Amino acid sequence: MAVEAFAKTNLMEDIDDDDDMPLVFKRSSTTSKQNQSNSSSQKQDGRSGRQVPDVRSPNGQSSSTHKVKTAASSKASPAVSPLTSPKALPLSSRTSPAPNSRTSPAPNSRTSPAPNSRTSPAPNSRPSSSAGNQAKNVNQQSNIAPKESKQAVEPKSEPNDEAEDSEDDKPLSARVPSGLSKSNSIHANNVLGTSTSVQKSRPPKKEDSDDEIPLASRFQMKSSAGASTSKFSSSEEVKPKIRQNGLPSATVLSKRPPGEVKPAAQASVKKPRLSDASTPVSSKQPSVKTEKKTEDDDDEVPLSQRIKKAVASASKVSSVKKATKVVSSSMKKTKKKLKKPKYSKSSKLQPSSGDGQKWTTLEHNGVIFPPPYKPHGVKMLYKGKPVDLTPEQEEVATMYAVMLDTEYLTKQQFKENFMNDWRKILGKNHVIQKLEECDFTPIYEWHQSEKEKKKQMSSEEKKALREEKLKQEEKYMWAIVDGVKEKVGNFRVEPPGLFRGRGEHPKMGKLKRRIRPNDITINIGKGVPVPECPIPGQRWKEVRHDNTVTWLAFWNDPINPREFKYVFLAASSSLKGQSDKEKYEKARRLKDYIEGIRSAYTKDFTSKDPVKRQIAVATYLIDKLALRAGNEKDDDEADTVGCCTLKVENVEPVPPNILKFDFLGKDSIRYQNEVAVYEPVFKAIQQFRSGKKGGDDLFDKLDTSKLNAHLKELMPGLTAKVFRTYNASFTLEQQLTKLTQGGELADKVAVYNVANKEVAIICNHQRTVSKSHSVQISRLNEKIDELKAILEEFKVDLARAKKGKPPVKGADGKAKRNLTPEALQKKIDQTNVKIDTIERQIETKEELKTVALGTSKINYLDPRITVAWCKRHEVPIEKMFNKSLLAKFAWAMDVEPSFTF
DNA sequence: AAGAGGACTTGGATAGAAAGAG
DNA sequence: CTCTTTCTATCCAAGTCCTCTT
Repeated sequence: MAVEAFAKTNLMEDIDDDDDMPLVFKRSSTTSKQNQSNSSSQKQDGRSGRQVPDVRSPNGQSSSTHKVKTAASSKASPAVSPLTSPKALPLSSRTSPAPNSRTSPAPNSRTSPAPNSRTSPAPNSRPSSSAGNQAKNVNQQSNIAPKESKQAVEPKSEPNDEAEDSEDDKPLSARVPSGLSKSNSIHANNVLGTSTSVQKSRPPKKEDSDDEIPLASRFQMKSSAGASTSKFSSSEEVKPKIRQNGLPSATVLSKRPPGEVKPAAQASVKKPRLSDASTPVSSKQPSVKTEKKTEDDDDEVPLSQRIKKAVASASKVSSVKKATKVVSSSMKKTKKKLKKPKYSKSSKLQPSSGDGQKWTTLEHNGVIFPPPYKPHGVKMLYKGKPVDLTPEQEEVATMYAVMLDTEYLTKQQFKENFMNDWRKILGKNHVIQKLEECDFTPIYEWHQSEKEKKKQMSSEEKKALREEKLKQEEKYMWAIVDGVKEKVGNFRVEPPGLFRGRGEHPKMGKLKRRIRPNDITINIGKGVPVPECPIPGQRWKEVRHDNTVTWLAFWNDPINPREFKYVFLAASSSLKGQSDKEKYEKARRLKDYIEGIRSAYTKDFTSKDPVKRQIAVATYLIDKLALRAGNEKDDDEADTVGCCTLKVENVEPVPPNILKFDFLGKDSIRYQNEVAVYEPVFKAIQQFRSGKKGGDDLFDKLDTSKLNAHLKELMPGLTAKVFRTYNASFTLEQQLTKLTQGGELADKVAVYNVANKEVAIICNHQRTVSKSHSVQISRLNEKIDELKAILEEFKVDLARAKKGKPPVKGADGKAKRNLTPEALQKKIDQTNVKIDTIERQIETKEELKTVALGTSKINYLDPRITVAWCKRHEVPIEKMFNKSLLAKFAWAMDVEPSFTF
């Protein structure tokens, strides 16, 4: 009940408000947000994003489409609503966010845009991790902010009406978002009071300075502070974030947001594993795994066949490349490829059979090893003097020297780990004792010059080299699975090097030793020749014939001997395609359960059983925010979290009903977001936090296995990650439906990219701002300035021409041709168009500078949604999918244009 | 119930190739 | 055609989730 109440209320409110507001929060643009916020401060939250209107429509759709039914909706709606609305919003909001550029863009942003700030911050410029980190941090901030924005957006969740119907269908995230808006409304209702008080307990973060605070949050804060109800006021606040990088708060920057120090408590201690069984045990031959069912199969045709066809058609298409072709036509399974006629095609196995068997016959040639080390003889200096090193010692020194210009070398941990491992190779009594006395620059410079030489080679030489390499690798590139020739993914054994962990990885800098044949276990069909060991005198560690697994080979990771590095087939293989399809079918199936799941967890928000309450809230966060499950991690890994491992300090309740998230997720990518949630959720979070320290687990009675066990009771095969897939694909389809309006091909492509961007933001797929970003932006701004100058001159000439006067002289002092006023007007119009184009370019660039679109396209968006959309709107599929994506998604190419997720 | 072990998916960075802009 | 900018393909780290033991 309660739920419903809010939902509705929220929705309504949200909507209204929202509509007004722009989406405040988008992540990307913190700044942008500001803008928005200003204008319609209130709504900001989700609303803007939500574009309520749209949302609604969607809802409508959805509702119609699915089931949603009223009744259900009413009930479910509460939960639903939140979710649903959000999505819609997000997009819009986000877009808007781009704030800087867009909104007020031109002027300000342009000049020395914000971007710089970010970039600059990253002073270090380290390439790799550290640099990356910083950069990231920076980005993060920005990113974060954006995200926040998104979230904020979410609140819109309740789009109200729509919420009901469709919302169910919609991913939570979408819905929820409304939260903020909601929140506004909500707290208006009641939430406020209670919640606020609670919060205080939270600890730690140091947000004192606003800087640290994420933009999004700031907004919220403000809003809350000031007019509780709504909006944030100024955009300015947002900006602060940017500041970060640098200066002020170093802390801020760091990836790990929360306290740098990890409270002992938090450090979850994992148990040290005693022995590392370095050697895998083995043979499990027939352990059959039952699970796999072939669920899908929409098609009657065996996958393998289908795939082939698809591939064929796809490849063909691509080759053809004509834009003309509309996907649909091309897709039609035209002929098969001729390309390699080789395989025999037995196509026997279809999709995974129930018993866990993955293949019947398997042939391949093993793996290829990197060439042995070639000593270069360049001497590094120790205390200013050249040192003689053995080839082995030199090899390791070179690994380090090559990283001189990366951020890794600024990290103490990296240097220590490196020195410890290098010392083992140098020997105890080597002259080299201290890293600080080492000067690797001679080697670094040698390396740079080698790179330069390579770059200077003529294109013929390069081509010859490439072909030479290809020739050597050709035999390793393919495997024959059940008679079908399939590409192998990573047939090259990883070369030795220094471990580059992400974030603050405790093992960064350790030597990753060379892998030899006797480290490698080969998996191959019985009765076929075992690949010959490519290194004379050595042999494989083991040869297995396990058809219940898909790997062709593996070795133990030298950095963490308990883990393995596998050689699998490429993404284009039918084995991968099959499981990919199963993944999407499962996510699609979630649509039928989502409503029930949401109403169930909504009910449990207030359960007396603390375990149930935590499961309910965790599920809600995963559903609404697309968080990852959050498995436990060991101490020898970077300290990152997911939903189940969130710490108290990662989630800050801000009164009326806003939750501020700030944590490092996978790959130490920072997640910052502020989301309005239902009051029961807000209260539950406060309760989970009470009495704990910042580093304590927020969900102390939960872990991923308990959570997933619970989810499985709700739907067969359901796990936390399915929500991410569902959320992403659902959002894509919804956005495409909402935004597609015909127009030119380029417009449709742009719509798709906007939809894609929304998904990327929801999933928090970030990238570091490229080094050249600010340069690129300023170049574009210069262009605009030039065009504006020209424009002004035309205007002057036009005014003069109207009076019959000749044009003013050009900058070069030469007289210009006399033009008629009409001709001048035309020039003015053309120039304006050019300026607009560049301005739009800048906006897009700014918006996407921290957003990575690729990850969601590769892993989260059901390709059938894209293919069907392309067919419906006559967009060539090659516009959306590149060659490797076409190959990977061969299984999806023949869907009906009417396909819906 | 907790771990260990194992298999497979997801992710950001980057180097090199291709496509554009001037 | 040359210099950028954008796109791809790779690389390999870092998650998720399942199963089997203890």
